[in-house]
Amino acid sequence: MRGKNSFQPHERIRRSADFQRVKNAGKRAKTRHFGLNIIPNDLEYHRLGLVVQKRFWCAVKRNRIKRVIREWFRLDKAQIPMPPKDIVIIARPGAEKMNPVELRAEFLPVFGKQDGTH
RNA sequence: GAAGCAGGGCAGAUGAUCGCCGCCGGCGCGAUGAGUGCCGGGGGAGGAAAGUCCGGGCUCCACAGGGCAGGGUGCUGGGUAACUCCCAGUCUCGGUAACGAGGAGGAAAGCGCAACAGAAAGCAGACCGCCUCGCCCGCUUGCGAGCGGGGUAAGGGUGAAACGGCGAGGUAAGAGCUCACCGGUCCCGAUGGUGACAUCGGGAGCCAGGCAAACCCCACCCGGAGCAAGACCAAAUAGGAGAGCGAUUGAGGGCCGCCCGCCCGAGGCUCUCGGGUUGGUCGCUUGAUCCAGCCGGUAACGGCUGGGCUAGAGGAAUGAUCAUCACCCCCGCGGCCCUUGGGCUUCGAGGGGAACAGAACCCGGCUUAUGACCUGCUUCGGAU
RNA sequence: GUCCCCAUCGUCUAGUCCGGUCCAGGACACCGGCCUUUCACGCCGGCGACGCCGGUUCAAAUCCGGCUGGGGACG
Repeated sequence: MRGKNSFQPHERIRRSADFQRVKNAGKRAKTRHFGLNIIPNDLEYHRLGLVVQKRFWCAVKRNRIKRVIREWFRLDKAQIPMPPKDIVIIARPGAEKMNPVELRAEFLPVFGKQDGTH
C-alpha cells in the first residue's frame, strides 16, 4: 500500500457530468477566497474537483492555486467526516496569495460544522 | 568615484520527510492477454516555455502546373533549410564620446495630395516696397500727393515648404544677367573596391523641391490549410425526412479567391434537418540537436573527429515542510574619517527579501516581461 | 493548442477605406438657466471621448509597427 497521505487519480473528479451533478445538487459553502460545493457519493472515498478560471490568473498562478488545494486535500482528507463526498472547490480572486497554513485554517470551519450536523 | 555605452554567462545549492507524472526491471491478482496493485532503479519546464509577429520541417488537399487577383520584401555583399533574421560594409541621422537607429528602389511612366495663413503652392507669383513712363494738381522748378501703363524676385511679411550662399561687376531699379569662391544636381572620364560607394579631374546648367508607411511602376518571393493536420481500431444509433441534379454530347465533386488545365465520376451524388458516439492507439520526440578539440573564414557560419541525449502530459505532472550554507536590505555592537549630520568597514545572536514566469508536434528568429552578477570601453572629476 | 475580430464622451454610435474641412459630430443621460404655482414636456447653454507607446508625414482618430484589454470560431 501507498502511504495514507497520497492523492491518487481515482480520487480526482474528471468527468464533466460529475462536475454538473455536484454543482447543481450539492450543498454550497463559501469562504473568503473559495466557493465549495459538496455532495455525498456512492464510493468509499472522498473525491476532489477543482475549478480555477482562466480569466483571473496566468498559468503559473493557476497551477499554484491547484497545487496548494491538493496539498491540503492530501494531508487532511482523513479529517473530513465520513459519508464519502464529492467536493468541488471554486477559486475566487485573492486565492493566489494563500499559503498552505492559511488555507487549512480557512477550510477547517466548513468541515467542522458538517461534523456537527449529523 | 559619478554618469553612460557594449558584451557575456547564470536563473540559488545540498540533505531529510510526505506526495505527483512518464520510463525500465521484478513480484502478485487475472487467462500466458488487456488491465491493475506493490517494491526497486532512473528521469521530470524556460531564457523567455509568453505574445502568436515572421520563416521552415512534417501531414493532408490528385501530380502542387500556368495566368489573373491578393499579399510580402526593398542600400551592397555574404550566411542559412528559410526568413521581415544574423554577420560584414556603404550612406544618412542622433550623441562631446564609447556607440546607437534607419521599411535607405522609383515622383522628367501615370492618377494624385498640400488644410489654415499668404500677393503667390507646382511649366511659380506683383500685396507692400524699388525703378520708370504718361496724365493731372501744388509749389520753393525738381521734389511731393493722386490715378493709370510697364519693369523688377535684391528687401518686408505668411507658411512645414517661396527655386542656392556671399562678394564684385552690371543696371533706371534689379536679377546666375556675367565672373570668382563655396554648396547641391546631372553628365563624362580615371583610380580603388566583387559591390553599395568613395576620391580626383573635366563639363553643363542653376528649369524648380516634398509625399510612394494611400494608389501606382520596377525587381524578387509566396498554392491552401493546419497535429483539433492526418492515419488506424473499437463502440453505438440509424439504415431516416426534405430539397436539388443527373446518365458519357458529363449531374456533381476535388485542387477552399477566380479562370485555364488536370483528375475522379454514377442508379447514384450534393446540401440541409434529424439521430448516435464525447473512447483508445499511432503521430510524439534523435533533431537544420548539444558539448569539447582542430581546420577554413574579419564575422555570421561551415567542415572533420570524439562524446552526450533521461519531460512527453491529456480537466493537463515539478509541490509542501524543515535544516545548513551562499546573495541583498534593515537593525545592533565595535573601529576609522569628520562641521551638528553623514560616509566606509569587521562581526552576528535578530528580522525581512529573492524577479519575470509553466512544455502541449518540433525547430530558426523577432518582440515583450524580468533579478542579481561579471568583463571591456567612453566622458567628466580626484590623486600620483 | 490553433485561427480570426474589435476598441471613439457615463451609454449607444458617425467619422477610419481615400490624412487637413475634427482642440472630433449626433442621440440618451448629467449640470445650469428660461417657461410653469410646481413637476413633466419644450427651448437655450454647459460638462464630457479617439485604449497605451513609438514611427512615417509639414500635419495621424485615420497610414505602419509593438504592447494592453475584451469577444468569437474550431474534433
